[in-house]
Amino acid sequence: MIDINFLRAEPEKVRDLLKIKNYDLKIDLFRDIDSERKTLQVLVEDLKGQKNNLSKEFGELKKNNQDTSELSNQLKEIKKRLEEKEDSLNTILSGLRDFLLDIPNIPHKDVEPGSSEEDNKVIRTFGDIQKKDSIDHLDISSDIDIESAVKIAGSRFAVLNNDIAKLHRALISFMLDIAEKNGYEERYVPYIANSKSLVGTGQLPKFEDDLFKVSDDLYLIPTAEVPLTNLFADSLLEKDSLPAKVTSHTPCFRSEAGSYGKDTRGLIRQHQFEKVEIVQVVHPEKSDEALEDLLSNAEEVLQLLELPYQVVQLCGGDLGFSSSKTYDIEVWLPSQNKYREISSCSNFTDFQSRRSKIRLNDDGHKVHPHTLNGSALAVGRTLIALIENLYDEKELILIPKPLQKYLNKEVIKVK
RNA sequence: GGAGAGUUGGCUGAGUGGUCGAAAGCGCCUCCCUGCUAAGGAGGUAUACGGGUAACUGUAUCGAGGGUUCGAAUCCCUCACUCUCCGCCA
Repeated sequence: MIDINFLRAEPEKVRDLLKIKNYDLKIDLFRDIDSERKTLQVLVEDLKGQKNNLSKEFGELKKNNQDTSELSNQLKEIKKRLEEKEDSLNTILSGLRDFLLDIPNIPHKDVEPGSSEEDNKVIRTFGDIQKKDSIDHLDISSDIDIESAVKIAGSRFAVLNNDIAKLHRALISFMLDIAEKNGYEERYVPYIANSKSLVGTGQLPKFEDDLFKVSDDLYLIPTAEVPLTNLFADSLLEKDSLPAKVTSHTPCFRSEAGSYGKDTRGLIRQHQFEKVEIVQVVHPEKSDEALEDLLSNAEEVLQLLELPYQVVQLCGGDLGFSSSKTYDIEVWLPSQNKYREISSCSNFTDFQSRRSKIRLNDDGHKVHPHTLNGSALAVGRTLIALIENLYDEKELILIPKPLQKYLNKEVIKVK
């Protein structure tokens, strides 16, 4: 949620800043709602004040055994008006809330305009692209079993067998250990979250269609960002507890509504996938450097695995709803002959902390700290990248040295 | 699933219909005293949202939501959560 006071003070500025994100802020609508809110709020609070005062008088009269009938009538009158006006106020307030919850985060000053992925800027690359046009992971290993998954749950799921399942599991431990080495505390968290948490991190109310709903108010998490960030919800953090750095491995569940026909083959886009997420909560002045730090933590995983990748900075049009600045890490996939997203590292500034009521005691001033997160990394896509990049074209996948001890193997035989 | 107890400010914890935004303690801040990493004394110290240039001031908040009442932290109902016991269970 953006700061309503900023919006009140400089609506044109906010509107212009959001244009870069292709969001059309309705300033006039906001002004109308907010001024009606103000009128009604002043009126309602005044009526309540009158009611409180008269009730006190009423008590006095009662105590002295005096006649209360006149006061009683006045009170009835006020209560009637109050009820009406309060209803109107509540309607306005919930409208205002909906309006505010719909507004995306303001992009960072570094963010450049652009309408889509095409306009993202490559920041750096790592490693050499060794192979092109090779066969894809499904053709390399028959231990990725899509058909069985279809039988169990339908499309966009997978069953992994034997060494591929173990490699998948090894990657998770490997990534968690790197995160721990980099100062993130490990957490085991719920894989289901309530709507309040999802509103806090920004998935709701706008993107309900992307989620799997399991009951009235509960959803499968689309990312560990939700539980990890909400660990801090409704709390007042002390300055010396920052930066707070946490990590978790979780499955992630995404309905992938609207992506029909996209990435239908293989593990690239699944309803369920594993991810190791890293989250930081930092002092507002430290989030720029924290994002670079977090990004480097994610890159480290790919470097150790010797997988070629590039880092891109997202342009305004490609930036997520809650993010002010995002770097994507894209790993090279030989079968697709291109780089594909394997991590997304974002600075959410105070957007999430305002929604989740995360506060920081900054020398007596209560401020909203900044939250950041990134994948380090998406496990399924890392698995694909490993298989495709490290397949020796014979029947072996060559396991990178740092990963070997997690697997107790130097190579995996395939087919 | 059954029975009971609870949920109060940054923390601990009192408060069973108005004088309660709420005792007391802890913590924190300011000052005083003390020449020494201590002790003591005085005062201050919730949050959110409004109105006002400001001093200041209004409203709301005692788990959440409803109800009773002129008036609710306090009474009633529903729900959530915590704890204890029983049952069940990985």
